[in-house]
Amino acid sequence: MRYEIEAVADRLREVRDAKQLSQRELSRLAGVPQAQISRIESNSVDLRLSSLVAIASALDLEIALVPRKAVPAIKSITRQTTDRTVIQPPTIGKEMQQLQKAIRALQIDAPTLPELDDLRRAAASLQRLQIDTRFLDNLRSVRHTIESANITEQWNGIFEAANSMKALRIQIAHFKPENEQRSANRPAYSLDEDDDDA
Amino acid sequence: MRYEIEAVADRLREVRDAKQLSQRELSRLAGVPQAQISRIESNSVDLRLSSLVAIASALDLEIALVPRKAVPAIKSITRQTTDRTVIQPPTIGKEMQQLQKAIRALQIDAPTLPELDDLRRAAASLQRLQIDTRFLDNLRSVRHTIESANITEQWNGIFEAANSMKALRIQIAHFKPENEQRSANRPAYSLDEDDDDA
DNA sequence: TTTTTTGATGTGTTTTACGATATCAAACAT
DNA sequence: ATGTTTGATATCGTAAAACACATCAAAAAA
Repeated sequence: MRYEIEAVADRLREVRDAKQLSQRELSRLAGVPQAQISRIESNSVDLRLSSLVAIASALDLEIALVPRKAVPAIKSITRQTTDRTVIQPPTIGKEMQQLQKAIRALQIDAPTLPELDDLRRAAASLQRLQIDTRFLDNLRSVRHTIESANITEQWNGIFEAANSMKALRIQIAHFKPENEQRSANRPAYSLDEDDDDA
Repeated sequence: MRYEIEAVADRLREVRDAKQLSQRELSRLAGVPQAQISRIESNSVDLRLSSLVAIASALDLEIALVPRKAVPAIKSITRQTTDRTVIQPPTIGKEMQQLQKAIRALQIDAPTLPELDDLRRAAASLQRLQIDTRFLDNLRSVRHTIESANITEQWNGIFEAANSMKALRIQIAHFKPENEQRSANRPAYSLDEDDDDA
């Protein structure tokens, strides 16, 4: 298969990963079976345009046919437009992922809840901060609040959760700005992928 | 079918038109049957990605999956990057089309001919000028020179043709710059599409 | 550890794109 | 007027995508 096709497949997975969606979640959003998404991402099918559009739309992407010589400029714009996520320590990263997932679940079960937007905003603003591992339990606690509120349908729990998150944001922001770092690619903590077995 | 798919189909036709390629010519370039191209452009099939890539490549386009919010910026870049063609009076426009076609034919029959690039450049530079109808015969003559050179395989005719075009360019450029007009959308002459039957 | 989630892969069936080929009317060129 | 080109269609056969399932091992969460 042509490299351009592979590039499309790679890009779809890249964006899905960036949005931290599982294939099953994307499947629901796009109306395409999970098995099919897997096959598409692993580039083992010559997918139809309708499938591509469905998945791309679900990922908030549009298909653009652009002149070859405009490609570099367009890549640049795309990069600028894409929100870069702060890279968190692994445990924090995973917990944030869970948090997002809890919020998405909430969106499905109670889409009209007025606090939902508030909650999403609070979470998004957290994402942009470098979060120390010592806040892990706070994050967990917030998530549990959301989850049980969702189960028991006691929506005032959501209100609490949003407030906790805002408070937490202030705490985190005020904590140790000595540990300076930009939104860069290189994390401040040491990645655990140091295969130093010597 | 979804509007995004229609948009792709429309864009393919738009670019093909802009490049003044017939479906059959594009067919040869892309390795896709003309019938299929027709079906695709009229949006009566849900084409596969491989087909899209083949056709897009032949049109010198790439497929980009871009964030929705970047779309306006990307459209703008695409527009800037796309060469705008001067709109000629109908007769001139058609003759220039024929000329391009003759050159393309030449490219197929004698791809290694050294003057070919020269010829193409000369034609391209003509395209950017506003050409008065009085030069119609000159253009025709140049084209005939090329065509018969191609048939008789007397390639020195191509050399002549290229020189004639360069001379013609100077003539045209020096002629009546009073008839001022930018590369705009609105032509200086009156379009023949005035359905005044009264 | 136990349970859940995730991505990959398999199967059988239906639908559809695709290619090859041919035809045709309308536009166009000579 | 005559010949050529163009885009749209039609038919037929084949290959392949899409879908609805169903697993399953590995990773992750509890």
